[in-house]
Amino acid sequence: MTGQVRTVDGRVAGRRGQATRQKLLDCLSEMLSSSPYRDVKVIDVARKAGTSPATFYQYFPDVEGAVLEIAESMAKEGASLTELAAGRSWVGKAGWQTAQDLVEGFLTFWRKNDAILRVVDLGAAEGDKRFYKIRMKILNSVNNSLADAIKDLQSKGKVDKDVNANAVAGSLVAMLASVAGHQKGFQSWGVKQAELKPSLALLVHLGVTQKKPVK
Amino acid sequence: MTGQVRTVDGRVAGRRGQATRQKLLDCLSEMLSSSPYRDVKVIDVARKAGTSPATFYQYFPDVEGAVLEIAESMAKEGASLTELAAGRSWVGKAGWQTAQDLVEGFLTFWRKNDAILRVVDLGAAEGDKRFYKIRMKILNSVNNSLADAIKDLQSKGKVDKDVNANAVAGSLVAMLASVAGHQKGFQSWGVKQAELKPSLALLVHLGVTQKKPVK
DNA sequence: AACTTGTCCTGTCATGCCGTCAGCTTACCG
DNA sequence: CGGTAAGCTGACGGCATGACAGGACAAGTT
Repeated sequence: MTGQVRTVDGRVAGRRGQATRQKLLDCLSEMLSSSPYRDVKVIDVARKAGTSPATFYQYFPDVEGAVLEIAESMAKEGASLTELAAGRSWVGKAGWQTAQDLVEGFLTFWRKNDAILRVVDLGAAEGDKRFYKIRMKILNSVNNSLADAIKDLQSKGKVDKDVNANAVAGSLVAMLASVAGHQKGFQSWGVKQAELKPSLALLVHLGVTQKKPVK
Repeated sequence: MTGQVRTVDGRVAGRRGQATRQKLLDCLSEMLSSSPYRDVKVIDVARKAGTSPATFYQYFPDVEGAVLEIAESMAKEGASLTELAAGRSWVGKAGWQTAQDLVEGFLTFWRKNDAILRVVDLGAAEGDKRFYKIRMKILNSVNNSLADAIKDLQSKGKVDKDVNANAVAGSLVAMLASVAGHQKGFQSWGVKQAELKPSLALLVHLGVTQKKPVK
């Protein structure tokens, strides 16, 4: 179902074209890591890719369009985040391990894609539905798993019925995403990387189970 | 200590000049709410303010410079957020009230300044120390108060000693900021505004006290 | 009222990026 | 080898940027 890759004017991209296209995406991705989103210019991306601006516009309507492309492929990769929370136990020592693994996996993923995720975050916050949808796609996998875990605990009477599973799960995921995006920021609060993870895991565990973890 | 307002070329701004300057800031602020940061152009701001681009450049080095100005004044206003958490009780019903008030105040402040806060967030995430500093200034007030509360509970033996107060407080504040910035986003998860606040309050309470709130 | 002084604003200009098109080159295929 | 479609770029009008010099203006002075 992955329709053929097409240029802006409707031609089908061949082997060479796809390579160029990919190169442009790679270079854009790199630029996003090294300079502010606002200052990323088409001409710079093209130069870096050893081609001309006109070529860029053959494959993408504008910078935003290309960014969406990158984000989309990242979102696919991010689907694997589901495994971090789906079908795991939240009881006893296993529960603490689940929380830790979730935090670890989440932070790793976020750090690996931080440049593009920043832009996605901004686009979503600005109300752009396309970015918004991508952000959802990534967070949804984790969010749904967490919400399911909470609902499960509720049905067993271990968590209060009046807790809104979706809202709590969503807030926890937002916390993970935000902290991941400002990891450097915590250093100025005198909080080191290594201390951050257990704290996040603690909060996740508390949020899901309403109990202190058994370590 | 608030040195005189100066133009880029060093002149002191008089009454009229300050008015123009302020008008430019207001218009920029408005533009940030209605269009993506990346697309805000000096010429549009100037037109909206009924003046010329050249005038803009007399008061600000560039768009970013003006944004910093706006952010700075917002940060001052944000200092009042301290009151939301400082010197409050975290025990019993009062504790639940504290958590609720904190969430309410935080979300209100964020919503009122969402446009500029988005940009500050982006700047900070991109590693710009100036934005970073402003973000800190706003969050610090809340963060320190929460951290103090946790430390206080620790000294009374109500919270485990191995909890890193700063890290937990920072994570909670990051959660609040993130959720506030993506309030609309939660609607797609089928979570309504009204349900969000109690969930956040619950998480804050759990994080600070490690106990379920007494309602 | 004319003059002076310092603030304030804008017209204008060189520069550089944007986004598009026509047209050239390259690859593939019968 | 000729046809066809893909791939790329030079060039161009349009617009934003950022700098400057000089004109407009307000307020005080003589």
